[in-house]
Amino acid sequence: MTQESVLLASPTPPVATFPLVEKLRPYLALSDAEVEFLGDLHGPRRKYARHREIIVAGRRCDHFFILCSGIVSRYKVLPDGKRQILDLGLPGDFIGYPSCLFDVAVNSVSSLTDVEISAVSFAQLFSLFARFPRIGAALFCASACELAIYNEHLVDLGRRSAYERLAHLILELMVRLRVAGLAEDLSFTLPLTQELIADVLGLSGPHINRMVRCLRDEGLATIEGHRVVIHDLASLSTLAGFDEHYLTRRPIPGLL
Amino acid sequence: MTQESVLLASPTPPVATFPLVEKLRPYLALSDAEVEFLGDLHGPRRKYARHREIIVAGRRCDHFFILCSGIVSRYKVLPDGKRQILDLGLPGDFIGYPSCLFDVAVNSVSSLTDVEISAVSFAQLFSLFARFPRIGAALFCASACELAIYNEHLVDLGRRSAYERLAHLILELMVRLRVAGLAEDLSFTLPLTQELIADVLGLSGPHINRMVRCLRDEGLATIEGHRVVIHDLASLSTLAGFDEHYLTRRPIPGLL
DNA sequence: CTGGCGCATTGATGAAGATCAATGCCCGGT
DNA sequence: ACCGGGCATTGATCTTCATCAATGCGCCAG
Repeated sequence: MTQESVLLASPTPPVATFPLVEKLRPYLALSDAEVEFLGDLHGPRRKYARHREIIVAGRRCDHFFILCSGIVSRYKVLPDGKRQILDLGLPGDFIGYPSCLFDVAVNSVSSLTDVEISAVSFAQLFSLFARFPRIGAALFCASACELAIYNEHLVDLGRRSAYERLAHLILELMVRLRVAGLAEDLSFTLPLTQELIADVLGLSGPHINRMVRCLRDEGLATIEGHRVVIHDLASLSTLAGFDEHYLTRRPIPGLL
Repeated sequence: MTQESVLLASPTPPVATFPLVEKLRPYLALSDAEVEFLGDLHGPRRKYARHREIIVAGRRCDHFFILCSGIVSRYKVLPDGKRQILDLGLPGDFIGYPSCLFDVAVNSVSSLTDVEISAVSFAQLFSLFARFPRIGAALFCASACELAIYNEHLVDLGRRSAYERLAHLILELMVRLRVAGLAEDLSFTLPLTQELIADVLGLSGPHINRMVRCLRDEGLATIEGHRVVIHDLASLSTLAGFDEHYLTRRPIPGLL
């Protein structure tokens, strides 16, 4: 393949530069052509400093983006100013999905850290389904995973106590950050203030503070500054009712 | 096409019998071949009476299903018995998504009414992406819509009061049932007890009862038995902060 | 060195909603 | 007509968490 030799000839960027490749790999064995295509899909990169609005709910969003580095939050703000964070986006996650498929963005996205994102044009995105159907199928699976995460968040907000919610959040982020290569074994950096954690969990800032203290007093975990350390994984998991299986991707049968 | 003539020769079932066709139509103009394929996709139908478990969280789920008629609830039950309903499935919606893509179902699904579902084998589902890439793209968009609905549910549970939640639920269901042809202008049948509404909204049964009374006293809407009637759409929408645009599908650019 | 700002921390109070328990109603079965 | 079960309804009490307000700490900019 001539293309392949070109890739080999040029100073190949580290794989982690195309996090979407890593994201889809668990679903199917990617051919060289597919890997190359996914690399090309990562269009020109834009950088945003932390705390910038990347997508604004209610405004047109005509691009689909891939988050290449950094962390973002997807959220909605109600007329009375209350905010609900829906999810955190990690490298490899999509930005502008689902918003770009509506007339107008259905939620907002902001950078929590400095971030790099790659734009994907609609033309590229939809040509993908015709040219690389296996990748199309993998995207379908990837959005299924996203759905599973949202499901769990609904259980958090609807039926878990504040204490359980916090424990669950810590564990979910531990696993997801680990997959993204952003967490050590039992600790990670979480670019959220207590106020923002409250907005993830549907609670108030001061109450988060009390729950954080409680976790520390019980010896389960500590959150100091933006550093989270898990001290007693087993107890924390029991408390949260955490079962990480909703976060584990598996190969698509018949697509290897 | 021989297939087409066969279809024409046999007593063609009414279009509504293949609700997936109707579900995807807003996204793209379907060719005859695509419509035919989608019809074939609806495999053998199974019927379930009301209040049957169709998928059980934690058990293997090796099929993807299309809900042809009736209404189902997707939910999770916590170890302590608390239940959170994640969403209601209406005709045309998927069942077993995302569960069938994991080792083991990530949530349960039960019938709320008598239902009919069509099984889709993995082979069919994934061959779809290669054979009908436009349909693959449409599925991708359909799951985006699902995601948008879940987003709104998260806002409900996280940041809206009980009263607002109930109002929002009524309005969302009104729009979605209308799309499915299951609602009149300002009223519909809702196969949920107050207890189940509570499980949708993350509240307790008795509290739902109070909120229902409140809606009636304020002249906004009544829920009697399984009949919901909206009396003051404008006030109800204002109260709920309802903006139906997250429920409206639009054609995929470049896929017509 | 020194404000000042953002954030964590803490306490006091209040409101929203859970829980528990009782009662009543409707409807289907016998 | 008579039960019985499921559900709606209601009230009393209690918990959880929000809200409000104050204080403190650490860090960055001048």
